[in-house]
Amino acid sequence: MFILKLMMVTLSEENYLKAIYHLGRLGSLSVSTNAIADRINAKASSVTDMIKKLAEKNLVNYVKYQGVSLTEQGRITAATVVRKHRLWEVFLVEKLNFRWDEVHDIAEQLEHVKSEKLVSKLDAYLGYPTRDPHGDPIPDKDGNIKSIEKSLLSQLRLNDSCVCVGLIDSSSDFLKYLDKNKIALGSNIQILSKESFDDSMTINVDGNIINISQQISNNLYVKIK
Amino acid sequence: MFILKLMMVTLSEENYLKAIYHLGRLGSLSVSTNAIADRINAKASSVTDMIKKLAEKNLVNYVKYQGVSLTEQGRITAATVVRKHRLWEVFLVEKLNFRWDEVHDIAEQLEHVKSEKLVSKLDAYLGYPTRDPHGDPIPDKDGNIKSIEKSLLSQLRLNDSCVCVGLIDSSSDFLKYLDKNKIALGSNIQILSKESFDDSMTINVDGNIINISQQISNNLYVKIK
DNA sequence: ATTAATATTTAGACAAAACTAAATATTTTA
DNA sequence: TAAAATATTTAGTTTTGTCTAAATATTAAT
Ligand SMILES: [Mn+2]
Ligand SMILES: [Mn+2]
Ligand SMILES: [Mn+2]
Ligand SMILES: [Mn+2]
Repeated sequence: MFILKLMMVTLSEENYLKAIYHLGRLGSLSVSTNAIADRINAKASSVTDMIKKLAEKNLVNYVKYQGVSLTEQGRITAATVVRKHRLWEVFLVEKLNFRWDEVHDIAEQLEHVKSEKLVSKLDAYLGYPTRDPHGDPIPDKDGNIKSIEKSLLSQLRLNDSCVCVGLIDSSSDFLKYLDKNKIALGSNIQILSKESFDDSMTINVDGNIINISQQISNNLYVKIK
Repeated sequence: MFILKLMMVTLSEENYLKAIYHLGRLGSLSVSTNAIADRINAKASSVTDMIKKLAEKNLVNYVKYQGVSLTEQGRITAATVVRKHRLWEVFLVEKLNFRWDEVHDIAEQLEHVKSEKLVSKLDAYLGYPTRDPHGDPIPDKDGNIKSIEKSLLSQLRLNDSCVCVGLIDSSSDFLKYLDKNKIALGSNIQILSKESFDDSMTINVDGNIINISQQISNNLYVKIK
């Protein structure tokens, strides 16, 4: 008979796994100690300590001085936390009428609540959403995400038409900027002019003509029509 | 100008305050070290340590060897945690369709999520409930509860009629027993016979005739009609 | 190819929250 | 009222997660 030793993952360990998950998603397979430290607001030495513990638990692959990557088990654990984070964000916005710039910090707490049944009931209650309020994909039960085709708004050409589908930066400041300029997920955008000097552009967003800097267009994911 | 130093209360501290709150509510004003230790599944020495810390923070009144009681600040902090616990239990039962015997452990986690706005929005979303799924009162924003008049079913006399309004024991086992016997909050109950030997009684619950032991009638709060 | 700069790890310390074992105080019982 | 029993506190450890400072390794620059 098998003894199923189910591993306890602490809140802190979950946060490290999540950081490695997000960093690995953008950059290379191997994530650096400093990158984790920056993201998690900890010192590099603390990161090294934690990485060793995670390696001991077979949640990460770790070679001294060579960075760290998630094992399959670590990837699933991290994705499950991300799944919970994003489901709770949907709940907060859709059901409790929070604004999209208010939900992240609360979701950072809710994502650590442990109950598989809670997650699956919440998922059902929300109608099995696939995207969170910021356009980020919600991993499924097995930790898999289905990515959609998208480009950065800054990459489009004059007169191209597109729909806003996601953001790179989801900081409160950026979200408030978007609110102020009436740019939201689902907004229809057409590029009316591009300034080659500073790469700013004039766009038509759902009928409103506005000018946006390159920092903005570099942080908006769109789907070309 | 005033410097408002807002106190950070840890998860562990919240649990101790809650234990003292519940114990003080039933028994005397002063709660014993051992009673807390029992309730919280810790050793008495750990309780002493924590009590000292809480006294330092002005959350409890503590005199060595004489037990502990909540200060006004401690009472409000504890009541706020209880409020959150019970609101989340309502959410889990009313919105996510959990059974009343499944929600306690999840609420034990959710009660520690820190966000005043979340609590007030959740409260509104649930329609400002005053009782949780087990009939326990939900403290308001200021930590006050309005108690209703109620008696123990075991205290009633032959032929008395009443409505079930609450429970003393909310353990999963007891809740499942009640489910099996179709006893729920709001059930109409009439006492058909009482056995003086063992204090068991035959009752009519919403049309079903059943026999219950004294342990059961001692754990059911009712409102006499 | 050295040196300088940067990144990472090690060593040692600390705070929080728990524990065990021993000491002390309070309460009960005879 | 003096033991005996019980309750509470103290002293000393442990684990987890963090930190600073110092040592070491890697990478970049001359
Ligand atoms: Mn978020
Ligand atoms: Mn998000
Ligand atoms: Mn409960
Ligand atoms: Mn309850």
